[in-house]
Amino acid sequence: MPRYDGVSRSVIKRLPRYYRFLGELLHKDVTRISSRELAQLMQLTASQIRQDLNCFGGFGQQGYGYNVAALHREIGNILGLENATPIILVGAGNLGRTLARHMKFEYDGFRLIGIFDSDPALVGQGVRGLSISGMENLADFCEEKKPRAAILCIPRESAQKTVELLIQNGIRCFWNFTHFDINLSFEDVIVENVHLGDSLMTLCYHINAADGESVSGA
Amino acid sequence: MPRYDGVSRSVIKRLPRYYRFLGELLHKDVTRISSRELAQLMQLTASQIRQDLNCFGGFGQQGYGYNVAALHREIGNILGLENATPIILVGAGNLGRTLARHMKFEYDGFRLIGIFDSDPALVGQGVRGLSISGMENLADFCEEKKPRAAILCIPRESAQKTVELLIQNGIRCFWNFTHFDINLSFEDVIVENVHLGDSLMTLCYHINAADGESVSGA
DNA sequence: TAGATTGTTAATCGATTAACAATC
DNA sequence: TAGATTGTTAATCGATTAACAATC
Repeated sequence: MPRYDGVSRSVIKRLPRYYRFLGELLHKDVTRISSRELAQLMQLTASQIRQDLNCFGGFGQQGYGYNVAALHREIGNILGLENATPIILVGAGNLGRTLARHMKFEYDGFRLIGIFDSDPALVGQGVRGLSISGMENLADFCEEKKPRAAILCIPRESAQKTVELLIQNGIRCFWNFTHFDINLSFEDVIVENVHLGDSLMTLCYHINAADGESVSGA
Repeated sequence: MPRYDGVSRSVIKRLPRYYRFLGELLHKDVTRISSRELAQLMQLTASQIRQDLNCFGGFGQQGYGYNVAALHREIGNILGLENATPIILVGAGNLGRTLARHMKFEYDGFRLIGIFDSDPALVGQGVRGLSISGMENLADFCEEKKPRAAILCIPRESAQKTVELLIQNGIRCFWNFTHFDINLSFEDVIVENVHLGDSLMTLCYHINAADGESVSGA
């Protein structure tokens, strides 16, 4: 397994976007692309692209550019997409069920292997070929199936307790849709937060800032 | 309406998080807080907090700190949350309907006033007190109700065409859940992207990077 | 070979942190 | 008043951009 020390968070955050654009080029049967062309397409600088890619190794060829298929594959490997990390969904309310149905987990490097909820009304219901289990089955399930990560779609109030339980059962990686700050309460966890509310508020700011501008000229 | 020129994107992205933490403090009846205490709570530096807040004005008092209620209100104003910007949902599939049901739009500065979908099977269905309309009603609706923004939950293939239509009808602000890069195709648009797939891939990277580390020591 | 384009080093730019005088 | 903590300027750090020698 490759390891890339000291690659900055900013670079890593850009990798999925590279992967997406290269996938599209591949789909359009483009075989080679220069950093200059790709930069134009993605609205980045060619420098940044070369700098980013060279964090992981020299994937290009002088005078030629980059082979689209090879680069696409490389970035997929860097992201670890082929590993199909086993993940469970915790909280099968509206949002949870929608994510289970909507996400292409296989494409994004995961395999959804279990769904849990504390609400008896939901237990037994089928989602994407999986049956929702009660929380009391979590320990046994983890013992047997060893999920590596969890999607958190639970109410904020039960977050602390639920994360504690998950950590006890060997899960330290979280795709977190709650407003609970996991890394403030637990150490050595890997957390990717999706704060939909924050995102919407940011949009709100930009809309209102734009209004302010037009009023005062600029 | 206040206008803050040249406030950096990094600062703006942090505002919703400040707002959240201050809301919680308020809820716990904390009346005053120093930048040092807030920094500890949020795992930031006190310097950064003071620097961030002073982009918008001096909300603190030397020797005392910040009044929680006042600061909370100020940040809400900066974000423009009280404006209740009228927004419509375009694409009422699984994800769209869940967002309509799940988001606290009022809390985040918006008011959901319409839902549209091209699928006749969905038209007429009720979501959160709104009835899903066909796309053919969009023009009239916009004329009358003047929505300012749109939530995009449509398939990638129809994104270009749909955004074009929305722009024709006076909507230039988007909360975008598709993989279509709006700002690469249209100018003077305000876009907030939510790339759930990218987020999941980033989590994938960190999980696999952690595995690599434990193998080789460090 | 000549032209193109990379990989990489150096320069610039912006964001974060530290320091401290102002002041409540 | 003395102590605390801000607002703000200066110093540091990191990320982006530019430049260019290496090389396909």
